[in-house]
Amino acid sequence: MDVELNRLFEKVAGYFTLLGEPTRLKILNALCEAERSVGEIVTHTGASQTNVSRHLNLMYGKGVLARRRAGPMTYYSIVDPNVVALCRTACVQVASSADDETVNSRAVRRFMPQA
Amino acid sequence: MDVELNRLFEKVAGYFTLLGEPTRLKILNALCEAERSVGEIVTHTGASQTNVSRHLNLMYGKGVLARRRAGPMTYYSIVDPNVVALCRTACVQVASSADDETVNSRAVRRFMPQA
DNA sequence: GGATGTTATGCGCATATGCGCATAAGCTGC
DNA sequence: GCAGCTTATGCGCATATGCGCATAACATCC
Repeated sequence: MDVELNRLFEKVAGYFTLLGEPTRLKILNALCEAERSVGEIVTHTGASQTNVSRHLNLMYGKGVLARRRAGPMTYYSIVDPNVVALCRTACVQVASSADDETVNSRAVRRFMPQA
Repeated sequence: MDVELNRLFEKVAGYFTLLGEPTRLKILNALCEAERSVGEIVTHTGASQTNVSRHLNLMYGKGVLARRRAGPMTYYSIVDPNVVALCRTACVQVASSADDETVNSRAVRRFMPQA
């Protein structure tokens, strides 16, 4: 197996792993409409401040999010809209592969709606 | 936060988690062209027989792969081609976001090529 | 400088997960 | 049935990771 190809597999896997976390998806969901502060994201997602801050930092480090400081608060926003598009695609695939009624169609519409 | 939406986040995250593993991507890469036996996949990926078998079983359980027994060997194949399409999309995004030359363009072409 | 509000982080814990070793399970031909 | 091939699995290990608690770091206003 090609070494370069192996590196690519690692990178793509890392990319998917980043998105393979409910809390991070919730955060992206909160950010897909607008830039938001940590506190706003905490309120919007229902996750703890510690946890949100850590996930934000992680995604920022991976280049998925941008960060802007304004006074005491930090505003985060999505750098690449393609990330959201990928999530929507995956959402549709999951919803379609769920033959039983485990996935609510109304929930699909609320999943990372257009900005 | 809506309960149904939460369930959807969990499901999508699980879907991404499934793809967030280099070995599993290698397996999908081996299967994106044709149905293959476990032994063929082992050779193709370079992973151990135990590990390959486990990952195959996992993806089969998640509905990503189909399984067919022919004599002593088991042939696996990809059920939903959309999975491969999603991997390709992610690959392109990763390659484009890699500003430095960490991703080889030749490797991108070898990444889950058309059947 | 002290109080307050906002965000980041050190620490520990519980769990999940990928992996290998050995072996079992299943099929086939003699 | 036995030998040989192919695949699946029980067991244990090492590591990764998500989380909470407490607290630090930083900014702002008095």
